[in-house]
Amino acid sequence: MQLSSDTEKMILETARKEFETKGYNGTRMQSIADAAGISKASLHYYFRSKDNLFEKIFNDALDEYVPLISTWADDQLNWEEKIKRFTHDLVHFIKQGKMLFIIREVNRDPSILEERIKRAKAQNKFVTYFDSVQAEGKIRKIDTRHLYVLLNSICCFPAINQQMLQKALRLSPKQYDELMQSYAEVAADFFIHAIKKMK
Amino acid sequence: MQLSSDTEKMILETARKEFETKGYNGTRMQSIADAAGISKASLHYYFRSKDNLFEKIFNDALDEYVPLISTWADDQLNWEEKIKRFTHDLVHFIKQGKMLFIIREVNRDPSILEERIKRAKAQNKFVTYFDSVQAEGKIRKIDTRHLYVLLNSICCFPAINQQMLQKALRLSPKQYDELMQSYAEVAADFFIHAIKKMK
DNA sequence: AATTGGTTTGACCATTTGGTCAAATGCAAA
DNA sequence: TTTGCATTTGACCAAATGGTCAAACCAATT
Repeated sequence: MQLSSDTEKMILETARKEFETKGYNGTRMQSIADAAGISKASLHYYFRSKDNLFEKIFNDALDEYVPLISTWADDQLNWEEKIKRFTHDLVHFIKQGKMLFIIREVNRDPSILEERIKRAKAQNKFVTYFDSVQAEGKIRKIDTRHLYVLLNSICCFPAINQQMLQKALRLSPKQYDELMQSYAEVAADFFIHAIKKMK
Repeated sequence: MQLSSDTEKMILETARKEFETKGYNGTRMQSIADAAGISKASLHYYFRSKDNLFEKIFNDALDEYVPLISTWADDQLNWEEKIKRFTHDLVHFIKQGKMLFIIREVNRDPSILEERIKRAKAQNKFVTYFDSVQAEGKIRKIDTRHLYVLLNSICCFPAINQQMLQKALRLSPKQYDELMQSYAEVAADFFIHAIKKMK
């Protein structure tokens, strides 16, 4: 098996930007070729079809995302520290615009997740872990599935909805970015404060 | 000025569903016409162009959304009750899939918000209101702009990212829906708990 | 019945778009 | 230099798509 050539990598990188910003339906093979400085025929030489090219890019995005949200039991941090790490990592990942890309395309065609689902473990690791934290009486009573939703929400939404939040807060893109500098930390504290048992 | 005819309303309703589920780029004038049971030519008779039709539908969506998030000072509820009302209303609105629609299209073409921005008030009402709540010492110290982002996140994200959250939690669509029945209330409590000053 | 004006549509058009292919190009091995 | 193989591309194609238009349709008025 041959390693993917430089040209191939360059095309993937170019196409990724196009797909992430314009979505599958808004992206043209011609504009990918133009951006990559090659002919459309060459583009088809490396990746037979638009679907084929898109699939590779979408799967790469998932490969980055999934490990990020699946890691909960494999270190020695306490639950607060785990939350802080998770929040930090996810907020950073989301910043690149990959999350809106994933959500948009999954909604366009939910079947693109099917293959992944088969491979997935039977249990959600966050839920498993926080059920045990809850059993130890360290956090207050709350459905841990709700918790999972809440945690993902506060991490992902600010970047996904940047355009509107920014405008609602009357901030320039730069100002919004500055506000977001401290967001990951604030969000983690917010989350911990919301569920921690007070003495 | 004539009131819009029944046909016109019916087309708008049909087109709304198409645009909301498939997005601007994924929607075909022909499929709107088919779904409405009329010819493509008739569709163009009522709405000159795809852009024209889309603009009306997008603005209707914003007209529903904006008042929802702008109401903070005009009643006698205390801040916890206001949060509960807001969370309930927004979660319900989002459920219809309108929010992903808005986000998707704003990201496709940020300029579609420009007209609205000019009309907008200089101050964000949530921030103004919660700054005063904070000044009264009722909530703990936190940047109220972060609070605004956090509150919108927990209200909007669960419906926007339903597909993935549902799969991550290993739930069927029906089960996810059941989980979401109680979500608005849980989210409001979560939010209040996170910022309320403890005695 | 004839006229009028809004409504509806089949047929058609120009452009866009994903995809193909034979020919050309470059390049390393023989 | 020649052979062979991967790479690159201009030209081309078929289907899809937004949009147009003259003709047909239909209900109300004269």
